[in-house]
Amino acid sequence: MSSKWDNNKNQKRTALLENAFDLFITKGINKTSISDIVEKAGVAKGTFYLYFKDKDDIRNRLILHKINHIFSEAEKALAKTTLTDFTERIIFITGFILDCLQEDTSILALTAKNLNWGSFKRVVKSDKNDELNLYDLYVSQFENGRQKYKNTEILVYMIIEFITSTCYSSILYGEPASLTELKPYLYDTIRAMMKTQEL
Amino acid sequence: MSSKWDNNKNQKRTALLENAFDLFITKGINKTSISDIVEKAGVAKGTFYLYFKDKDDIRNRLILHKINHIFSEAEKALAKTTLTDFTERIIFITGFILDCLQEDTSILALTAKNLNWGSFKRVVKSDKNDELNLYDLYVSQFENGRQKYKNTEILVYMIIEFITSTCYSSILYGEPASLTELKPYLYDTIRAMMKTQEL
Amino acid sequence: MSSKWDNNKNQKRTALLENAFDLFITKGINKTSISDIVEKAGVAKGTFYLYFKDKDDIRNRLILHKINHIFSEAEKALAKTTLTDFTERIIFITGFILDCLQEDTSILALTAKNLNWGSFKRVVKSDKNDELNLYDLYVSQFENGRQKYKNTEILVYMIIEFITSTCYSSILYGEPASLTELKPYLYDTIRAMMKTQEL
Amino acid sequence: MSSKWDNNKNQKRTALLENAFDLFITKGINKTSISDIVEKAGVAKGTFYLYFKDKDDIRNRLILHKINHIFSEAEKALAKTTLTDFTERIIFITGFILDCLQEDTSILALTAKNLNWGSFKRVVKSDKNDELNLYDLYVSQFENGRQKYKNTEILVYMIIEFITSTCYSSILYGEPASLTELKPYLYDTIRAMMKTQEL
DNA sequence: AATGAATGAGGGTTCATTCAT
DNA sequence: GATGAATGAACCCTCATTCAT
Repeated sequence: MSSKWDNNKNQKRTALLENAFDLFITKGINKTSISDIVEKAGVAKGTFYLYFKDKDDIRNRLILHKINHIFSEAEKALAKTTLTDFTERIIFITGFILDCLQEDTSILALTAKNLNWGSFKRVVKSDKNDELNLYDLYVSQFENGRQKYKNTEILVYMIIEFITSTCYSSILYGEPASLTELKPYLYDTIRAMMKTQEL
Repeated sequence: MSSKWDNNKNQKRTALLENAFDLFITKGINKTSISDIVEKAGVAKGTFYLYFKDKDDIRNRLILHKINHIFSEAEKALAKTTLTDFTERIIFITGFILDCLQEDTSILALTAKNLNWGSFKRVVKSDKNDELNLYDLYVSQFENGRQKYKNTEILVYMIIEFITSTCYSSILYGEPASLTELKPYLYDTIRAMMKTQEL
Repeated sequence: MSSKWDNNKNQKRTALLENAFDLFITKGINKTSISDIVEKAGVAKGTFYLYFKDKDDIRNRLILHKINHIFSEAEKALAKTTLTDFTERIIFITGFILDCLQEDTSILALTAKNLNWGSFKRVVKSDKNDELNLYDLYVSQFENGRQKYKNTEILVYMIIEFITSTCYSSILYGEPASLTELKPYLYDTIRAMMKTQEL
Repeated sequence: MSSKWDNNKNQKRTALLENAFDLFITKGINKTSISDIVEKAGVAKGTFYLYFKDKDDIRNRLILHKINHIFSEAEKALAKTTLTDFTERIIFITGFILDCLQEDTSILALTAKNLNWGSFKRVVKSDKNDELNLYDLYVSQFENGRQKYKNTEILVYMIIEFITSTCYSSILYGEPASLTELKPYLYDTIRAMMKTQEL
């Protein structure tokens, strides 16, 4: 799945991560036991504890990994466009992420409502920097743009929280509307948010 | 916290609800066992099952109760104002709710990220109409206003999700800013959202 | 169902017995709780203990009642025949009982393997003679016949055990043969048993 | 009680089996809890579930083991005799088994009334072939004899049911007669059964 | 006689964690 | 590093029984 995961030295770790992911999204996190994970991964019980502290630990690693993956893909996709208007670049990223989540809802199910500010701040902190902090890249990109805003961090925060919290119920349950129906409203709101905060 | 709960007939039920609430916000829901609850409430284990089906059941009753309480208080407070502009009435309700949550953060801790669309829809449905469905009142109020909007349900949905998700981290962790700092941005965003959807 | 059961004074007792019976044969004895019984019977929990000591008590009453009922019916049927040969009278009773069990397998399910010597001796002893001891009638009839046998009690014992134990699996599971297939063998065996013990 | 059980690899399993057996015949199966078993066996509760699915599982293993043991011993003893008459060989086996049960009544108490057709069929089937299916040997021996019978399976079935059901009350309670008194009658009946079915 | 809320010991079962190999 | 048998505390839940009304 990525550089650090699948090298030969960490076959067991990778097996544990991948099978834990499958089980988490299939049975739910609470119903998945460490026994389940090691059995599916084909390793011994004790081996789990060589790589992870406990179930929360492996869960956090998975969430972080998935989030970073999506952001990374979003950036790559953005680079291939010719968009110059900053607001439209943000809209593009938003749309890209929404489509990712729509396509692979397992990520939403895993992160529940945690695909938000808390995830970035807390997970990133606890990590031993074996993963890039793409969120910082995102913020910095924001600040590098020509247009300046009253408070960049709060603006980014509000956009992320707004998008992730509204898309959760829409994608998973189609409530109160499908993502397709919802999107125009989301984009309009983001534009309005940014416009309001322009300096 | 009062009328419905503490009549004499339901002393045990009340004791269970109150002590479950304390434990949920102190230790977290997952870490709280039914044994913990009955011990703290000073009743026998079997008694729990006379009043609640399982832990989820008591949790849902608590969340519902808290949500309805806040909405109810917000309406009462609104009635005492002289606000006529519809947007400002919504802002008032929002502010009132935010202040409630700020004052009693236990509610946020209890509902975690569940104080949102799903809660209203699901919790309200599962209840035996012993509580008013205040959410419907809220929507209907919206629709009774003079100003019309493109899609009222989506607008309400976006506002609620936006407010509850942004205030969570702010109130509980002061991240990325305190509620006081954040409020003006939130209000501006709500005004912009509503303006954008005016017909 | 019978004289002592359904008089007005014992409505509750009757309700408990009948509903316990239904539950025992539906869910099995072990899986039936006293709560189940009182709920189905529409009486309060404490009422159960006014009439029965515990679950074993009500179970024994039921078995006794059912056994006596069958024997009683068998005797009545025999009286209507013109059979004079003693062995054939015994065969007739046997056949009648087998047909009863075949028709209402619930009795077999209730008594499990207990429809045998043990039932008669033990249940009868514990009972407060509110039921006729039809088994004694059966033995006495045997002894009143013209033909004498080496040891009447042992002969009756062997016949009863033989019949009840062989029919159990046959009727309930059709193993190793259906009752229809099995009957001729059973009758031949009974005749042989009796012949062997003639004085 | 030996070969298969007590090798070093299965010390815990053996301890569980032996102590479960003791408790089953002392307190009865229903009154014996898994807690009782593990406590007496001196192992942790979870260990039980490493070796057995539940209480029924360990019970079935015990019954199977005991039944096979007795049949196996009976065959060995028969091989040492010079009996050639087939009926007398069957009588010998019967007598041997009765003496075993008389000597070790615990087996009867354990199997209750289940030492019968159902046991053979069901227990044997559920087992992972780590035990010989001695019942089949018994039937085949029957069929390999020179004398032919109308229906071998029914004949074997009737003999087994007859013997096990009659000896139960006799051995455990001496009712209606001691085994010594009863035996001649049983043997006569078996001889009569077989004679009746000869072709 | 009848009730049913309350009890609390005890049931079966799970599972994170350890540690000798 | 890797194992997996063993642990035992903790879990949820049941239910026979009591007793104040």
